[in-house]
Amino acid sequence: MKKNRHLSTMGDVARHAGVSPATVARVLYEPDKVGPDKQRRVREALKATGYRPNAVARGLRTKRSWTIGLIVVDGSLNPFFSQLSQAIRSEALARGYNVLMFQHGMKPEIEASAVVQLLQQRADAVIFSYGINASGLAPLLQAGVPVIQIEQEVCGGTDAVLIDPASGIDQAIDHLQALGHRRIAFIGGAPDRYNRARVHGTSMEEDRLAAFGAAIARHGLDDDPALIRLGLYFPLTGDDPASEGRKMMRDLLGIERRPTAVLASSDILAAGALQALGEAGLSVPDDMSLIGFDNSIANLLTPPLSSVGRPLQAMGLAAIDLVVEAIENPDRKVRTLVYQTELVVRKSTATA
Amino acid sequence: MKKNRHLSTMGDVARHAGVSPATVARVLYEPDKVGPDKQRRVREALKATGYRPNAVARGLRTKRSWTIGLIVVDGSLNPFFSQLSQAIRSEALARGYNVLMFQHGMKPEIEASAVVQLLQQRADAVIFSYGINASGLAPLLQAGVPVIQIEQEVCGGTDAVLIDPASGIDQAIDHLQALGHRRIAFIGGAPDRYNRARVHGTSMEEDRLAAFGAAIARHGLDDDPALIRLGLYFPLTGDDPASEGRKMMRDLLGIERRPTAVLASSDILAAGALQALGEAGLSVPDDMSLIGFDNSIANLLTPPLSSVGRPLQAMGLAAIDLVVEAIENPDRKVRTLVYQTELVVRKSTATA
DNA sequence: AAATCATATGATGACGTCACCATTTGCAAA
DNA sequence: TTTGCAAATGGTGACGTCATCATATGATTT
Repeated sequence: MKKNRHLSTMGDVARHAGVSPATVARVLYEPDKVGPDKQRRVREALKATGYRPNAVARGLRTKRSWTIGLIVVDGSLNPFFSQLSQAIRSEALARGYNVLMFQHGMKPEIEASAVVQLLQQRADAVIFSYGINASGLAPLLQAGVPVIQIEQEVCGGTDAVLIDPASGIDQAIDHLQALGHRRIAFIGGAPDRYNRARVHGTSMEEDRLAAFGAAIARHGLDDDPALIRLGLYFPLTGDDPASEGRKMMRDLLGIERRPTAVLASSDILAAGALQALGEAGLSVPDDMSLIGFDNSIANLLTPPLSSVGRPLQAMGLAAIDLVVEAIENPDRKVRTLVYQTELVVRKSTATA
Repeated sequence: MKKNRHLSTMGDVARHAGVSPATVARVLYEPDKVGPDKQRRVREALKATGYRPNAVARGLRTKRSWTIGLIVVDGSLNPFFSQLSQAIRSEALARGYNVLMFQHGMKPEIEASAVVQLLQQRADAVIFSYGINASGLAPLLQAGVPVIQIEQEVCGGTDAVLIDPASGIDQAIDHLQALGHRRIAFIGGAPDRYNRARVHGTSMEEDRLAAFGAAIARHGLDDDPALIRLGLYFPLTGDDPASEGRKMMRDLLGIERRPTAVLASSDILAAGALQALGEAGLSVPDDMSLIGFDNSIANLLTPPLSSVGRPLQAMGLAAIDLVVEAIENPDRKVRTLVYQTELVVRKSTATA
């Protein structure tokens, strides 16, 4: 049996219905402009031939590919990105857009090739999450492709959906302070390992650390440099955040005046910290309180981890809103939206 | 400043270089057929105009979209899918293909719309992972689009990259038996909640349970129905696998003759089980040995979990190999590849 | 009956690329 | 010199769709 390698075209449908291709197009897009019997005949022909509009030809003619690019660091290992991309994909789909996703793993050449690829595919817009530097985006901006930065602002002049880590971190420190903790440690990633080339704003890790410092100062809690540990890690680059977290926690257990609580800048880091505590025979939350960030795998750990969450669904929706705005009205002013973070309390914190 | 909304075309390049568009195309695709000075002039023009081939027009002309569809259940919450999709995406990119990813969350209507979308986009091939039933694939097969099923075989007649859970589960039971365990429990998902409509083969959960049963029988270990617990859950459908796992473990702790070891059919389930054990004041591995499946978040748990892993990278690569084969040689015979699973031993098992 | 007009439908061409065919040029072979 | 042939380049049209313009039809108006 030979395969039927042919998807019918408008012409096929038109022939089948005994009308012109133009009439078929009208039935699909301006049905009130077609008389009732041709209408019926065309609809029958559409069914009979199993017609599916050729999005490629349509894209050529209309100069709209109905494709959105999504460039992230790491779409798989980091739950944050995979949940965000999931939100973006489903929102995009709901509005008729397809999503082409790329992950660059902090390698500039891969980032650049993703941009080229999206340019060639004539993507209608690009959502850019946590990129390396501003110059990577230049070809898109130059070609007039709307860019929406999400989570982190690498360069100015584009739409952006940003996160304010401070709100959730404030809540976390408030919470710990209310439980009587005075020595609170912070474990996070190094601020500038991948951000030396950045030209705008501050990095994600810098923001979190700054928010932590501010909250500590505000409550007059112990402000001891020994309580701040920054590891070098990034997913997809061969680093292993969990073992970094474990190491940093081990270090903290060794210092002179131990902290009674720890804030981690990601859930994965916190998972490593939990392992170190377990190995040391310490119990969470009885011997040490622990709060994560991301609310990604927090509820899978033992004990279920209190964690600072980000409204990923809302951010995905907002990003697609901006995408649609920017496509439909290219000359509008760009917008920046800021979303707040929020502490989700579970079972990893107790009185000091 | 007005935006430059124009990406140059071959015509632009040709005009700039003072040659015909055909010559530009030759410089790009058959450089040896062009004389040296035109060659040079065209290359200069390519740079000067920042030419990027229009993939849309090219797709129309050549009937190759260089796009592969990827349909999965859940691209975000389930680490298995997100890691697999990551492997597929990077392999595809390396061969010049883009990947359009869809997640249907076990909802047939979303699955169907993904298929329609891919048909319209004229995807060159579709990789289908863990689908609902065979009929969803029919439109693709009918249109002659190569389909590669991955992980689970929903229907026959297509290429497939499958998994043999038995090899890893055998190793897991061997391992536990060697440690002196005789009462080993199994916690997993219900075999047929979403698989009633399946027409071919057996479900993922069925396979794992069967492999467990066979291994138990082979070693003559306790074959007690009370040791087998099947919960109803599936990601993205509102179910929460972790709390199912916790519940099943709690049940197991309550039965007359407790098991000394538990095999979970996923790491997430195992994470829930760990929580139940923690709440009961029991230690892993001292009071109970635990082995997961997927090797996804196993190394993030406390203690790091022994888990049966699947070669996701290899599977992704194999899937893309089959895709390319099928596209380049449409009339070839379909192939089925089977990959083995393997136990990764960490710290969650000890002598009974 | 002629003029006007709205409605319904058909015809045409362009989007950008690339496969194919046509033409030109230069040079070697007869 | 003529013929033949390869190399280099240009011209043309089709992929499928859709915007635009052109035409036909019939109804309404004067």
